[in-house]
Amino acid sequence: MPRPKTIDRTAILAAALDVADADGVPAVSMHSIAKRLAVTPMALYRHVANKADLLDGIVELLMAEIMADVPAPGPAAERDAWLDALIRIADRARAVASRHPAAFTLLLSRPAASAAAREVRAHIHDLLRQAGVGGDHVERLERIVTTTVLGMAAGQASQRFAHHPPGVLDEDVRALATFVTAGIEPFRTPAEKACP
Amino acid sequence: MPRPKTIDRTAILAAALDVADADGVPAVSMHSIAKRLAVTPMALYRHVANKADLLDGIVELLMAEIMADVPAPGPAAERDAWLDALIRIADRARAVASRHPAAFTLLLSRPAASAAAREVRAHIHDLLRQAGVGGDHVERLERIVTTTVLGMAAGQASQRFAHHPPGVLDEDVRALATFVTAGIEPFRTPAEKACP
DNA sequence: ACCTGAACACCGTTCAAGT
DNA sequence: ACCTGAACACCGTTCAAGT
Repeated sequence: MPRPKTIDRTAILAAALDVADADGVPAVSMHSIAKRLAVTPMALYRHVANKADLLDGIVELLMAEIMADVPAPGPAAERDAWLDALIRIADRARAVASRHPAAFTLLLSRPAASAAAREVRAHIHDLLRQAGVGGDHVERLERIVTTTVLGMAAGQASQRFAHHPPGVLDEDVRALATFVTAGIEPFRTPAEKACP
Repeated sequence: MPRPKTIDRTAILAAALDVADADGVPAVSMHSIAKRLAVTPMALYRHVANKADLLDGIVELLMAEIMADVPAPGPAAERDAWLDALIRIADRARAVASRHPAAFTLLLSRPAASAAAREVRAHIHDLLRQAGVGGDHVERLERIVTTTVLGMAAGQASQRFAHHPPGVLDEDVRALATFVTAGIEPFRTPAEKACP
C-alpha cells in the first residue's frame, strides 16, 4: 500500500530557490529546505541525488527562467535581427539576476550541462551564425559572450561592484551592448563588415 | 606571561588556499584549517574575524598573486604598450587560475574590496586611459573587461566548459584578446582609431 | 596576548524501519 | 514507493578557562 506522494523534485528546487533568495546561498541546506516543506531531510533524497545535484537543479531552473518567452531564432527574418535577439537574452538574464541575486552566482561556479543550459547555448550559436561568425569560432565566441553577459549580471546583482556609484546601471548596460557588439565584429565574415 | 605566537593571518590564509586546492572550496572550514595547522578551531578567531573574512582573505591572496611582478604602468613609453600590459595581466590571471582552479571561483562571487583588488583596478584604469578611453567610461569598461577576463579564466580552470574539446585553449586565449581589444575600440578617442 | 576545552545548534548522509 | 527516526561525523561560533 504505497503512500501518497507529498513532494517532488520541482517543489524541492522551488523551495531551494526561495531559501537562497531569502537567506543567501549558504543557507541552502537539506535541513532548511526540508523544514520549509514540512518534511524530514531524508525525504529529499528520494527526489534529489545529493546537495550538488540540488544546486545544479537551481542552475537549471535559472537557465529555464532566462529562456522563458524567448522565441526560437527564425531564419534571419530581418538583417541585424540577431543583435536584437542577443540583447533580449541579455536583458532577460539581468532580470533573472535581479530577481534571484544570490542564487545567480551559481551560474558562474557550476558547469552548465543541463538541458536548459544546452538549449541556451544552441540558441546563441544560431544567433552568432546569423551574424556571420565563422563555424570554428561560434562555440568559442558563445563562451566568451555568455561569460561576459552572465558575469556582469551576477556582479551587478550580487553587489560585487558595490564600490561604484549606483544609478548608472542603464549606462552600464548600454556600454556592455556596445562592447559585445564591437567584440564580435572581427569574427564576422567580411561581407557583413562595414567601414565608412 | 604571554604565550609565544604559533600562527598568524598569513599562515591561516595559506593553509586555507592549500585546503581549497586539495579538496575544493566546500572543504575549506575552520575545523579543517585548524587541523592542518595543528591548532584548535578557536585559535583562528584571534587572527580572522569569521569565515567570510577568511574567504575574502583568499580573494585578497589571489589578487596579490595576479599582480606580483606586474610593473606599475609607466607614462605610456611606447604606443600600444597598454595592450601588451593588459594581455600580460590576463595571462597572469590565467596562470593563477590554473594553479588554484577551485579557489579562483571565489573571485567572481565575492566583492573585490581588498587593497590588492583596488590596486588591480587602479592599474587597469591607467591602462585604459593610456588607450584613449574617455574618463567617464574608464571604470565601466574596467568592470566589463575584468569580468570577462576573470570569468573566462575561472570557467576554463573550473571545468565549467567541460563539454568543449580540450587542446583548443590557445585559440580560446587568442580569440579572447581579439574580442576584448575590439570591444574597447568604440570607447577610445577618435584620434586613436584607424580605418584602412 | 594567545590558545585550549567544553558546549551549542546546525550540517550532509547512512541505515534500518515504518506505512 | 515514499517517508520517518535514530545516528554519524562534521560545521561555525559562544563562553569561560588556562598560561
